[in-house]
Amino acid sequence: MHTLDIPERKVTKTETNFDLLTDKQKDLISSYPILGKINNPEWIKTIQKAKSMEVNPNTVLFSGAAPCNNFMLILKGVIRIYQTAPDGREMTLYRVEAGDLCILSLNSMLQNRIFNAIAETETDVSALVLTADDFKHAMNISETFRNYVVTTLTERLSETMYMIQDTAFNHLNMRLACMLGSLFERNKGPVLRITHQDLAHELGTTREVISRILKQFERQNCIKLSRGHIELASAEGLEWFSTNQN
Amino acid sequence: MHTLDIPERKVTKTETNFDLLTDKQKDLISSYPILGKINNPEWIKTIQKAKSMEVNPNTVLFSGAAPCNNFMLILKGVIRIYQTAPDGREMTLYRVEAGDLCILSLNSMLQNRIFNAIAETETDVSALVLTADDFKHAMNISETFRNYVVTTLTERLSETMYMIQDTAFNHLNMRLACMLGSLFERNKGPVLRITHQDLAHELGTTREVISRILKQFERQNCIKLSRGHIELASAEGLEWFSTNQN
DNA sequence: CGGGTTATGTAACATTTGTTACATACATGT
DNA sequence: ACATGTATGTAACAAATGTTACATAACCCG
Repeated sequence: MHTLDIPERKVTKTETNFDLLTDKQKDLISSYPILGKINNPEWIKTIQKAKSMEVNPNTVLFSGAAPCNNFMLILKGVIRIYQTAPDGREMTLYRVEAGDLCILSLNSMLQNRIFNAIAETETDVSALVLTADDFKHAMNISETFRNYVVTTLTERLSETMYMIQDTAFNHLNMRLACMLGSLFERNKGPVLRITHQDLAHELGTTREVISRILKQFERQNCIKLSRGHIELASAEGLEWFSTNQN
Repeated sequence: MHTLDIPERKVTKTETNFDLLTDKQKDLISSYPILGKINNPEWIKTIQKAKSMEVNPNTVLFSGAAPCNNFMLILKGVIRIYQTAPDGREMTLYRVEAGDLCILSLNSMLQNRIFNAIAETETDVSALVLTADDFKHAMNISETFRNYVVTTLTERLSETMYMIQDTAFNHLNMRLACMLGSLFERNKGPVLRITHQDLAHELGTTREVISRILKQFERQNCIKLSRGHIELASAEGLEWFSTNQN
């Protein structure tokens, strides 16, 4: 199959000569194993042109109001993408971390269409920023990059559709149990550091509702509640709530 | 900018010699103005290899159970993509029509991951079917095709995210009013042919709930109800319901 | 015309979620 | 210890949505 990416296939990761690489390239390799392997000189030139960006936590990168005409490759940190309601409720759509592409920006880049969501850093974030033209150029010259973009888009789409099903068909106690389940899984240790309000903002509901359901879980000895913390008491019990509708 | 698609840029639509084109190419041109213009010989060869497919209405093209390893270019007809709940409720995610790509199949093609939704024809559908390899080949050789795929994915993603906001934050009467609004807009004439059950399946709720809200709209003289039909009585009234959370 | 099928109407009720309005508890800095 | 801010607890209520259980009406076909 004909492609312009042929060179990169001849090089395996172990053959890469790190001494010849710039810092940007090294950062890319450590955060994006797949993209880091691209050896195409045009691609490397594009990466060299990219601007490095460092952002503090709790900074709004873009929202519906201010469209974004750059493409970001996240090297470090976490960005939360969420929507808001007039009454103050919020709902997390997804997070972008190192190794993820910020595909939201594709909207404004490709069609100058604003997208009604907010992207806000949760931690210190460092990223490489490509201009719209450089992004398009990269798409043309590297099959690997193309695949990465399309795969990321496709994954995000299927996660988002799953989310619709979840919000439309599942009750909050089930959704909350699932969320706690995956938070505990990722968490080292059985004690989670999160507030009820934070959970409410994840699921698009209010603090009082979350408190009520958490109390229900505690009465069933699934968890133990304390200020700012939730401790797992019975993974099986929580599992039951996340599979059974009540 | 370097690309393998250079030839197509030299040809405008009016220069196309229709006599030299095969039926498949003509179908493509009429359904996909953008893709139809691609003049790249490799692309044309790929289209020639594609199988034509004709499907009857109400046929399930694929579901979570049976992944799909082909890529479809829809030439005619409408496909509805929806999700189901154990209790029999359904919810339409979106529709694919002539000129749209069936990006759902990308999931199974690119990552062999099943996606929990059902694609069902609503009308007679004709489509061109590419194998996974031919799809990948087409992505490599045509910038136009690539852009079309990425743009379609991006659009779908932003529509889907809007849908999450809608289901999570808006009440059913508002959502139904909006849905009726856009149905009336697309409809020729003020009389819509649709059942309450159909509307319930669009929005992910039950027939009784839809009937109740429609009756409310009728009492406000926004619409007139009769078996199988809904007549628009006051677009302004309906507009009011679709903007105010009442 | 009659009988079966499909669509709608509707009331009463159950459940889930959201809202209001506080009370209480914990944490932090001085 | 005290003041202040933040987090949680909770009850009572309101609203939205889902469920049950029929009744009635329109349509279709033989």
